[in-house]
Amino acid sequence: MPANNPAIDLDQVRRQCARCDLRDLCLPAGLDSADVDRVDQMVADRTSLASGDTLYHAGSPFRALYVIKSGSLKTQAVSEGGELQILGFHLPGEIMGFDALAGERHQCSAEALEASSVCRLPYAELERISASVPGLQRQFMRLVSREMGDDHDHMAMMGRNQAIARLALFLHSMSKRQARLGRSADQLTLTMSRADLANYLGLVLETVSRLFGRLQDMGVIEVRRREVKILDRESLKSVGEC
Amino acid sequence: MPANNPAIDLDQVRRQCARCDLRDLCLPAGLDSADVDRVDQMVADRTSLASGDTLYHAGSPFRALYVIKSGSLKTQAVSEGGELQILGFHLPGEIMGFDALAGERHQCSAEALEASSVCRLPYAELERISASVPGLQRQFMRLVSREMGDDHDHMAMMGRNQAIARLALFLHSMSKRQARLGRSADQLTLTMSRADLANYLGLVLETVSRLFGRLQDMGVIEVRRREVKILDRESLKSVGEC
DNA sequence: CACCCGCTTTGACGCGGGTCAAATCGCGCA
DNA sequence: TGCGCGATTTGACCCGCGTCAAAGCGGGTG
Repeated sequence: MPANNPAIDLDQVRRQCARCDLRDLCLPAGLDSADVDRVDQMVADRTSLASGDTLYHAGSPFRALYVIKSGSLKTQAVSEGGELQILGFHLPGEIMGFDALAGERHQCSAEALEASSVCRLPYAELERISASVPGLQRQFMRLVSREMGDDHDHMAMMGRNQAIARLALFLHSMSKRQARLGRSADQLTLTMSRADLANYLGLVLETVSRLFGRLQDMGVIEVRRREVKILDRESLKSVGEC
Repeated sequence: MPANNPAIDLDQVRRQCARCDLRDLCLPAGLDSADVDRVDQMVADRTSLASGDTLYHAGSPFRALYVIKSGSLKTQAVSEGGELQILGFHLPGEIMGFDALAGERHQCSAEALEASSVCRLPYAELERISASVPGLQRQFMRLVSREMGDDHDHMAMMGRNQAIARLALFLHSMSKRQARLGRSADQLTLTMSRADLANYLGLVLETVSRLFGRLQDMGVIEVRRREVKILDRESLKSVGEC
């Protein structure tokens, strides 16, 4: 174990990409080691957030994108009528803040659902470097495109009018995203409250709670508070199909 | 009026950006005239689509993005269970095909709702040119970010559980998008069927039909088939707030 | 250990919107 | 002009989910 030298620790913090577990999912994916170093130098800092901390607020000026290193966050927007809508739940390796690009200001707020850490990417730097590192440009686009794909999944889920189908689709999708991170696909730990989940699904929290119970009675899942075990993936998929 | 010379016509087709009505909304926005010419040369072709024609299919390999020049299109995806979900309706100046970037293949299909034309942008060219034209890169990001913002609006709408609020929000949003194009904000010509609209809103077509009637009875709009006139914007907004 | 408070579950009830059915409209085509 | 068929409207019925209310549960704090 190295001596507890702050200077060395700081240096480690600034050379993490090459050793980060997420390097194959994150911006450095597919880059050679020299380019990974350039990305590493671009990362302004790696911030820790406590549960409930806000990464950025809707309306605040846009300066940087963020890649989630650990933990999970939710994004939410307030409509003109004052209604809150949760837009998404975000896991490690995902990029956040992109919707702010069109208008110079963040369009939604991002809040940590648990202790989390993110890598901050000042956008001016990202633009500059990606002009000279073609692979970075491409990987960046991939991440953004994946965000868009996740949004489309969300819409498809909201389009199902059977409430239980929405919950099943949500669980299935979370399971896939967990697996993408190399975690167990069958044992989920939900980090959002029932109220958050209900809002995300376009339901009320009582309905979500009842549906968890019903899926459990059907033998499809096992629920204990925020721990969910998927017992029968095939049934889960078929419930998702209405 | 010039002689009907095909060679000159073809040349005009290839130098359209500078004279296009949409140049301030589209990729050339903010570029100087030399850079606009480079964008112009990048446009592979400008394709005409008849109503019902498909621009690209889900699953087909991704090669190009498209900017809508005139008309309107819908994008739709088929979920694992075979359920169709309409993801969006797209108007001139909007960019399409972006969600394909993550996986090399289109994730959804795009179909013309009326006679339409699009500018095809081979992605390889776009990548190459945007590395040397910083303003293009920035404007491209803006367009993509705007698409994402539209998706978020869609989700917020689907989250409202009152059906009439969804329809009101949809009409309001279409009105704003029409206005962005310099068209009348109060006189909408919907190009999608009631079935498409219902699917998009997460409702059934009978409900949509009834709600049009109800908004008309309330004096908020005037409907005649696909022609909608907004009579009372304030009421429309308040209905959208549930 | 006991209290408190937020989160979650469970129950009862009513209505909004889905489902099924049929009529009407209106455009395209002969 | 008349026919045919898809698109849209309208009606009747009823079930799923939202609403209101109250009880459990569990974790944090003094």
